[in-house]
Amino acid sequence: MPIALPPTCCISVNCVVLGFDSKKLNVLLEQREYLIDGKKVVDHMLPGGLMTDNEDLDEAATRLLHEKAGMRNLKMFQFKAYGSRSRIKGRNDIEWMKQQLGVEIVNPLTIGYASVGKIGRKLNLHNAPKGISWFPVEEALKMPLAFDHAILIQDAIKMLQYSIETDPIIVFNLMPLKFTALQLRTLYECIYRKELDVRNFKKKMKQYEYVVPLEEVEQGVAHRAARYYRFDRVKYKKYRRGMD
Amino acid sequence: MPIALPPTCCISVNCVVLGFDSKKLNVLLEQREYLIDGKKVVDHMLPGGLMTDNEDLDEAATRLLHEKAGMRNLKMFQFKAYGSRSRIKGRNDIEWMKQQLGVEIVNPLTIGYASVGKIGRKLNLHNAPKGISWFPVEEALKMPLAFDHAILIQDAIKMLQYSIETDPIIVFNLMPLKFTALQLRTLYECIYRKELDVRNFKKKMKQYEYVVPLEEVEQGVAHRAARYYRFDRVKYKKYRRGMD
DNA sequence: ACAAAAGTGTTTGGAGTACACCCATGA
DNA sequence: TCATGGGTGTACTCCAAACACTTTTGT
Repeated sequence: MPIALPPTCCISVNCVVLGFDSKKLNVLLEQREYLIDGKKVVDHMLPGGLMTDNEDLDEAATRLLHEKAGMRNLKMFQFKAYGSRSRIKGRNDIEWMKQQLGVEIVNPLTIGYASVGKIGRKLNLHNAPKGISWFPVEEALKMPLAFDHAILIQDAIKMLQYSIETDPIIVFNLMPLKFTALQLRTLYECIYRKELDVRNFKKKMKQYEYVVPLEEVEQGVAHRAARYYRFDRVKYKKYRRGMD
Repeated sequence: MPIALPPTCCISVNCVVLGFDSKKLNVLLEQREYLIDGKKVVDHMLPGGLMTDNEDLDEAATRLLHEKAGMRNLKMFQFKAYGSRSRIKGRNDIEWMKQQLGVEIVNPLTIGYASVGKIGRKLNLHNAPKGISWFPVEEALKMPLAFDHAILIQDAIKMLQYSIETDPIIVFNLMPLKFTALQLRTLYECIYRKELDVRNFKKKMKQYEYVVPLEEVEQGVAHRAARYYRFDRVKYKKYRRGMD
């Protein structure tokens, strides 16, 4: 009988969960606490953990997101593998690994997974363990993060930009059921990190028949009320089929 | 002292080496031999192997390409991680793993790396072990390949298409020092897997100042001689800087 | 009245695409 | 003389980008 190799236990998965709150893009971070020379240090990391044996990569991502952030039923997609020793940024990461995992991992291989959604129903912190919270992406990138997690966040956003171009279904999940043109434009501005022209954006919206205008308008705003829109999944599918 | 985790020994790396021979795109495959019920079976796989402990992912890819195909100094880029149990395609893969590696790997995680170049100086089989050879991509995809290697090949080509759009430097490496418009067009047709209009392609070439026409023309061809062109790396860098 | 955001069209330039004929060369 | 590939220009369409004023509503 062949001898089984050690399990795939030194592969980790990290999740970049991007949540939109109708104003800006946020990323989910977990607080990390450890001791350096007896002094408590606190910083942040992406939720994630080690893969177990006999587990698909995709399954591991789903499981870890549930364990670490209390979230279920989120579609995640893999965007990149990271496997350079230079991922370890100084003593902080080394000490944390020793204290948290009880091990020294020489070469920390991680697979980056991303998920995006609107903060609210599915994407909330109700079941999240202590220490998990949202941070605006801009802020998060300036904070001291574990390992190369800042790079993971940037890569995940790049991937998001790319996948929106090939299939904008993702924005469905980032918008509430009804939304204004401003909200939708704000989302695109967050994702592309640049301002978009109001009129050109509206023109674009009109082209897409699956973005349907409603009669309903905003209530109680201190300016002219904006029209609401909704996504029509049936029309979207028809539209997509028409592309082949 | 913390206990070291088992080494990262169940992670494999597979290399999709794409070589252009001025006519078509080829992929490097390794012959795989094993026994099924005492009968010898031969099929093909992408060169690759297991990562060792204390090794960067990128290093592993470079090392494996050297060990398995005798090639050095090739730039490789990672394109995707594959980690589903369904990668294993029936008994063939299971038997091969047992006989070749002496182990049963429950969940074969592999990281796909790609490299592209022109077949010739750097990219040749002079130092390649027996069983390594080039196959036209079209043929390779129809052959029985190990695991999900056909998918890896397709993904690598997709990645190639994408990276050429963002940075066409790759085509520099696929062309000889001097080349005709036909050769360059043929390359693009291979990569995009469709025919391109001659005149429109020429028009495009003229736009790119870093593709410089030479006075020299082909010799001894049975038709009007084609002009040669070359890539100018300095102009290319200038051109790229102008894009920001 | 004023502050704040909504709503609305036109123009321009560049890029992609489709398309057909004559030219030079060696066999 | 013929077969082979080289070389060349125009017209149309589509898309992206730039750009300014009037309307509605609550305070």
